[in-house]
Amino acid sequence: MEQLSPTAYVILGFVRNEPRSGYEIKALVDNSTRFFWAASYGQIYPELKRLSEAGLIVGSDSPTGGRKRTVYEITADGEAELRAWLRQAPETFEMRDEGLLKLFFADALPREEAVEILRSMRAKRLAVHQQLQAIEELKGEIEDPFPMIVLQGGLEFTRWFADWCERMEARLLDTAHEERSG
Amino acid sequence: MEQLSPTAYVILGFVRNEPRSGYEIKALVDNSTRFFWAASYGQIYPELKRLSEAGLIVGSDSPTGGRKRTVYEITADGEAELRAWLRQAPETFEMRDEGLLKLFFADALPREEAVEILRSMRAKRLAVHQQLQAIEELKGEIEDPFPMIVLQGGLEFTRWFADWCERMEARLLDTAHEERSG
DNA sequence: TTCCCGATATATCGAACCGATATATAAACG
DNA sequence: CGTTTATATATCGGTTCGATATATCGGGAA
Repeated sequence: MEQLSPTAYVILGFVRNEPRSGYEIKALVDNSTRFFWAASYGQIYPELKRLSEAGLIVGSDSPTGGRKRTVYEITADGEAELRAWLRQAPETFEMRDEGLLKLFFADALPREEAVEILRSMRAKRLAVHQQLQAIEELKGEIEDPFPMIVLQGGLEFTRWFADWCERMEARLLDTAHEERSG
Repeated sequence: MEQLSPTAYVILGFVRNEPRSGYEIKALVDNSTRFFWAASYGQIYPELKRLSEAGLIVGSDSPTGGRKRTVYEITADGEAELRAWLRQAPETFEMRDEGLLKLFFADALPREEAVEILRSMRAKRLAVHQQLQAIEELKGEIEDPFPMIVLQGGLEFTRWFADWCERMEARLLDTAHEERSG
């Protein structure tokens, strides 16, 4: 079997403990891994088919009323595949931050407007911080500690990033002041 | 005109001060914005054509010896477009971290192996930290302070992330120890 | 009780994007 | 002189994103 995409493992991970529909998986992703690994319907549904054909998950009909619904659960092969993946060193790390990109080219703006970029970035990071806090409060005591560790990492990261924006903002205002008075 | 992609603005930003070829732009990206905004040839060359057709940049032949070469520079319209973009609040922020994803599902592994994920992550962040340090040392005194601010942000981020991995590693080892002795 | 809205569920499509690769010529180097 | 490395442009398959289409269900308002 050609190797699976990381998104395939997201699915394997979420169907590991109880059967889930594609829709449920999407909702779970949006409430947890979205901040460091997103997935769209356009990935999830075809991936469910592929994993099913490969025998790593099995689907069963589980309609609600008259509406079709297929839930999937993991197989022994799927569990083995998931664990094998977890044991390999992580590869992909990507970031796309339009804010940093604008800051990079901010010399094209007058200083006062360049500072605005940092203010926007900071506001955005704080907003995400609050979203994560809201998620944190929802979760009670769970035996699996890892989702919470990752969530708290997200909280610390957004906090750090917001602080950095604040510090850089102050620094820019300082040098702008020096330039005017020097 | 339909709105441009952020990658289009990367190009506008890099041809702003002096004429650049597609190849040069790619090299510049790889040495600077790659960490928060990457771009491939498959984006750059078609984008150069589009921007040229839109009148935001102009190309001129600038062969080296017998080899064809087209360098592009920004037009007044292009400058205006770039500045207008810089004034809008940044939108895109994305992260894909396979390490965090594995950590999220690490409950499927025995604790000692889960710790390995954090060790890999930390090693990777430190390696990137060193890459950024190497870039930092290359740059002398330049009048435009923004690329250096962003670079130092990258240094601080990789440092923070590596430290976080180290702390979480210690925490996991602690609780694993407690479980064994409790 | 009927109607509408939001949630559930699945599927698809275009655009963007990545990474690899093909094809040249130029310069560098032993 | 031949080989490698850098410059330069172009393309192609596969992945992913975001938006949207379709349809049914449940709940609340008129």
